Amino acid sequence: MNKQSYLAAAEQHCLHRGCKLTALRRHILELVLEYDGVVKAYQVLADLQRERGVAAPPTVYRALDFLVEQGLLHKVDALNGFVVCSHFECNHHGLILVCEQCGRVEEIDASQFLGALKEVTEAVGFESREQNLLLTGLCKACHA
Amino acid sequence: MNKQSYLAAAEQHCLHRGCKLTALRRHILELVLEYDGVVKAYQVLADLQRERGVAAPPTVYRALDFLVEQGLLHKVDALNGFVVCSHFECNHHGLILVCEQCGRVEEIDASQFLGALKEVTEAVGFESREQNLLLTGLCKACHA
DNA sequence: AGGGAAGTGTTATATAATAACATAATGACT
DNA sequence: AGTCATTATGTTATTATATAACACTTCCCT
Repeated sequence: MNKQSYLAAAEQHCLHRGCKLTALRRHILELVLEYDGVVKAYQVLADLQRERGVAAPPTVYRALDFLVEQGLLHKVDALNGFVVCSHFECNHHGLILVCEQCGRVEEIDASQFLGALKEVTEAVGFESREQNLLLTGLCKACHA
Repeated sequence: MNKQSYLAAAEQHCLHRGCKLTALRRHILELVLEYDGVVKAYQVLADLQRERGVAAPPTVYRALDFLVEQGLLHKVDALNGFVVCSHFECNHHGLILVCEQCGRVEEIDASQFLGALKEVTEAVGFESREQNLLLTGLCKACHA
């Protein structure tokens, strides 16, 4: 999926969810898309400043938070960063793989093992709501 | 396991691994043990300052990092905090459950589903090294 | 005792995130 | 079109989190 169709799909996705991908939000999503893997909020902020002159942290954080809320981005807490979600359509439950060497980020669908996970958590009476699953290691290219 | 025997075991654990649980590190571990769930570095710092007069962030962070490295604590990135690992002996692979309501943290052994997880990651050629698995939701008591 | 390694102290600063309030744009309704 | 509530954005300041860099000490080995 190229960037233009991704953005169009993202826009539709927001509409379906009853909110809007405004110009600013779209712009910030585009800035994130420029990167391959994880992006930091302040990188995006710097990019935005380069393009618009001024911009303050809340501008960026608000947009990023919105995009996360809509499932268009994932927050990668372990790295204080954000990454594009490539399959926001499906009610995805992703597992994020971060390569320590090249920094690349891969998001894989984890539905296979989420069943097993649910069993384990339910066994202790825990009702899961949000997930934050991340692995670091070496990607295919880097450990080959 | 009470605190005294935990500390003794922790000390042994470090020795076996060829390093030392110094007075400072032990002290900071004790401070973390005072809390039920997740503790922030600056909380520990404040506690330390209350007891010793002065203390600076690096003092705390270095000790916390050491304790994480030895497996005595886990870093909970999603909350910028640290939590005691209750089973540092076994080569544990934990899954951390954080209750949104009461703030309690539970660490469960996830070896059951790590097999499934390994299958999934290996399928894409990723060689995992470190894990960062966290779920938020409601604990048994809070959703009952 | 000498000397390297590990640990700790100290100061300053970098990085990440949010609070609080002001202003502007949007859209629903009359 | 006009008014009004809602949502979005701008702006300033501050809080929270974490690390760099260098000095000093302690420990242990020979």
